[in-house]
Amino acid sequence: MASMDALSESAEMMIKNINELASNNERVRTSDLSAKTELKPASVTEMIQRLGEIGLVDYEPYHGVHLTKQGQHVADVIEHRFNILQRFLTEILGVEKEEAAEVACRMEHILTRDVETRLSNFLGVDSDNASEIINNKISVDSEPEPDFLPLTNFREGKTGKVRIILEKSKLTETLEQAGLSPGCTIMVKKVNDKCYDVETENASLSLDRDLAAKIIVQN
Amino acid sequence: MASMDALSESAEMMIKNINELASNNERVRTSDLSAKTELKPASVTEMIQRLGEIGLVDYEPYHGVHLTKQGQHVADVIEHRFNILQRFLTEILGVEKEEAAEVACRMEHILTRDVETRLSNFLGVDSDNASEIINNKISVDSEPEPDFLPLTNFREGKTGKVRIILEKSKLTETLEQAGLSPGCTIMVKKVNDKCYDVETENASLSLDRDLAAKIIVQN
DNA sequence: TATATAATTTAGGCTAACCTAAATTTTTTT
DNA sequence: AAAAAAATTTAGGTTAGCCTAAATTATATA
Repeated sequence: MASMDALSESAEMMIKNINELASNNERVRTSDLSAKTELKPASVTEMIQRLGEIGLVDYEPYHGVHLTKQGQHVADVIEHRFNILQRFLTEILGVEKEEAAEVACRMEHILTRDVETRLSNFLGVDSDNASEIINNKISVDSEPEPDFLPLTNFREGKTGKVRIILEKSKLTETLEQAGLSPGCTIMVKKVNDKCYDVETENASLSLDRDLAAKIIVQN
Repeated sequence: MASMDALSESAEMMIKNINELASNNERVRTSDLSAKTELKPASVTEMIQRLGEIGLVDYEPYHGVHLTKQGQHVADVIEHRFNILQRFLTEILGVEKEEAAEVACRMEHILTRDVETRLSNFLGVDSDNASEIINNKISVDSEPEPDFLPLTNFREGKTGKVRIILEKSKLTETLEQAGLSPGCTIMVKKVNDKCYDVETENASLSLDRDLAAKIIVQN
């Protein structure tokens, strides 16, 4: 592998296409790439040779390519960027799907890591998990998506993050002064009939059921 | 004027820079463009000659360029696209201004008309007026344009109207049940480090910062 | 107004990313 | 397994967009 320069749009597109054509573990053939990219075979060869030189694909003359670990990573990043851009364009702006795809396909090469992360958050995708989800469906039976529930739904021992306190009142103000406020982490220590004993970073308190119902926690 | 092909990114950047350097009606000199674009003078000459051939600038050897009507129109479109992109990146996503500018500067050449319009609407800019506003500062002392900002941008005491709640999830459902939903009027009562106390027509609640960032309010 | 200096353009080169045509290798068919 | 067909690569060409160095034109100065 050679330079660590940023990849050109063309190079990134080639990697993306290799990834999309790679079923099983079979090598992707020049002719398939040529058809998909609408480049002439000779141009495909030229590009995959270059990608081979910098270690992003494993290229064997006359026998196609397949992505290296490094190349796969690039492909995953691009795919994720494409997905969030397309989602933003269609779901938020209401752009027609076809056009959204075209625009996203151009913009995916421009996004920075930071913008990518922020856009992911904006759309409600957890960016850190996203690549795993994309990659290999690891998450099929991994833990269920986070829930937002009143504290009353939590069992003893459960930990979560306070996100909303409903019905602002003197009582809840007191709560906040006591160290239980939105943003803080909370742990349910003990539950009995009417009373929730909880612990936060800097407080340990006991709430009555009605009050607990007003505290929305994310697990 | 010759071809009606789409302009390259480089060509559009040159037009943009000519526009930005054009004060009064004076012609823009090669050396100024060279300094601003960080291209060598010879490269600037080459590009402005090409732009001259297709009628976007009026080029006189040794005496600089100035935008034709056609060229001015291109510049206006690009400027508008840059502005809305930068606003989206900074105001909605919270990207740092410098980085937002860089990304916007690359993306401005990719936006389609449709995406541009929709993004304008999303940001609450009337796209049709936009060019006028840009062109000649008509709006210098007209009423302040309404903004769409995350709740986190609001100071204490500020009132606005909830327009979007990002990241549809259990959490936002809960919020809506609690009386904070798109369309309702919201008032920021108190802000501290991590916590936003707000009041709507029929609710009073306290949100954590991450959540507040997802509530887009128009003032 | 000569002349030195600065600005600009021209001339000629380079690279990435495409192309076509010819050569080579692999695969298929008989 | 030999020949034909298909796929792939190599060789060599083109263009946009950059570059440097040399030539030209404009401007400032003595």
